[in-house]
Amino acid sequence: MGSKGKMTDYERRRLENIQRNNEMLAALKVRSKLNDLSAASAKRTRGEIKSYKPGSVKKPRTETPLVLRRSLRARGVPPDASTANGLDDDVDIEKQINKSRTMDSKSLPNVSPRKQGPIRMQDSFCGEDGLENKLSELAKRCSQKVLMNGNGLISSDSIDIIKGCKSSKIGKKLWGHVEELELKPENIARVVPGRIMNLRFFPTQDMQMVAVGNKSGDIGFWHVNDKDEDGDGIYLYHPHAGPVSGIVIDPFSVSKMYSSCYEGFIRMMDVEKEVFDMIYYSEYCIYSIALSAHDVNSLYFGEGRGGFDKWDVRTGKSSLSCDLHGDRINTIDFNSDTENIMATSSTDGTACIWDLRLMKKHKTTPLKIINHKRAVHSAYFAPSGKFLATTSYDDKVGLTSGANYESTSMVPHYNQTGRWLSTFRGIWGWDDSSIYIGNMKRGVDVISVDERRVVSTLQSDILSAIPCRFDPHPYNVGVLASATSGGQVYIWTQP
DNA sequence: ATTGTCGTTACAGAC
DNA sequence: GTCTGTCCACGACAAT
Repeated sequence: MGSKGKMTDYERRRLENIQRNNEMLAALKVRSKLNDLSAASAKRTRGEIKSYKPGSVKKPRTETPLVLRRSLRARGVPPDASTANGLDDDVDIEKQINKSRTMDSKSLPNVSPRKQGPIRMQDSFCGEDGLENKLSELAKRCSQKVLMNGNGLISSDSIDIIKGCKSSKIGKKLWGHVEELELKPENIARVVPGRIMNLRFFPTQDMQMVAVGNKSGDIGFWHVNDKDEDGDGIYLYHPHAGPVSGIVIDPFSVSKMYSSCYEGFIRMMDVEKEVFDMIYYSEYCIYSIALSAHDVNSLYFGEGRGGFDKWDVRTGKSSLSCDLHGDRINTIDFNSDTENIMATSSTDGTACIWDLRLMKKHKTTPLKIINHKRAVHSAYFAPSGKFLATTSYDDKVGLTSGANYESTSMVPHYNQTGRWLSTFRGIWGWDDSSIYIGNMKRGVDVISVDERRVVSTLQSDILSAIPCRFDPHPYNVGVLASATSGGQVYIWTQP
């Protein structure tokens, strides 16, 4: 820790960023308002679940016979020998996309997401025709208005909680009524078509906005209803050509939302320029992406079969590239308490804890290896950094603790999600007391860290599918978003 | 040692 | 309510 001392500059910068965030949110809020207008004509019956563009949706582009680019790294071919083949792959994919476009051009966005360089947001917008321009114009105007007012700093108490994304207190219980989370009908929406791979709350307190990535390259945004608003507030974009493997948002600057995709792109949504900018392009599949609160100018991501990269966003250059695992890296997470400590989970059956300072191009030794019997789908540090929770296909949730993470205990949990669901990942809530994870019987299991077992299951009559992926709200304790393979998002709240 | 195929599983949409 | 198409996770096993 010890961050209190050097806080002055840091604090100021953060406050500035928070203000900027509020401005952008206000801009997005206008989009939401505008959608209300279109929703009026959509004749949504009362009580029906909110959805992206009911009835008027341009057909999801899932029919595209997209051939995922083959990872040379995944094939064990050294990157050096890859150039020629990689180009061939490119041509093939472009052909595939073009072919399908001529077959049914109306069902596709105006721009092929496989195109390198920025994609204009309006071109990848999947709402009604004519709406996309209005949205942008209004967003800009509103953004300026808020600039003049300059309101909306959040309380210092909240800042404490937010610090470093989720670091907060050292294992202190923030909240003890986990099992009382409830689901309200207005907190349900179908945000994207098809299977959700990833969801993320925008790190803002006043307003709840979720970004959702699905299997077919769509990213949907849902502005969860305020009291004074009754529209759907759902916006669907198509910035990627394959499964969206990760979404991360700079905790200090909401306008920087990065998304990664299996077909090798990392993009950043830039609301000012109204584009999904291309940050990085790879020959390999990108399976995971992460940001460290200690260094928001670096993107960390898992590439191909076990590859790991650190990318400097400002210089646009790789600052580290190495092989950490024998198979795809499913998650990357940082210890919010101890800088430079990172955890990865991999399909090779292990989760590893690393010291970034000891990373080398060849043969980096992990500080700790947690062994599972099957693929490990996630490895996340507790808010305090004292525990690591690993979730594996071997039907175990591992809890690793100790000064040097020397002891691991395995909590049984059924994780056979099969082919149609996104794999389960046990996530931490707002303190070190519990872990949330999907349950095949349409619920959310709560694992008590103290008791090392499932102590309760959140259930609801209006939860009509299995929640696979989760995100706890980074500011609002007790607000938990869950996502299903049918494109729905359910937001649990405290009564 | 690598590549291919198949079985498993849940959900939406069409009837 | 029932049936069908989905189809990029993974492991087991067969085929190269």
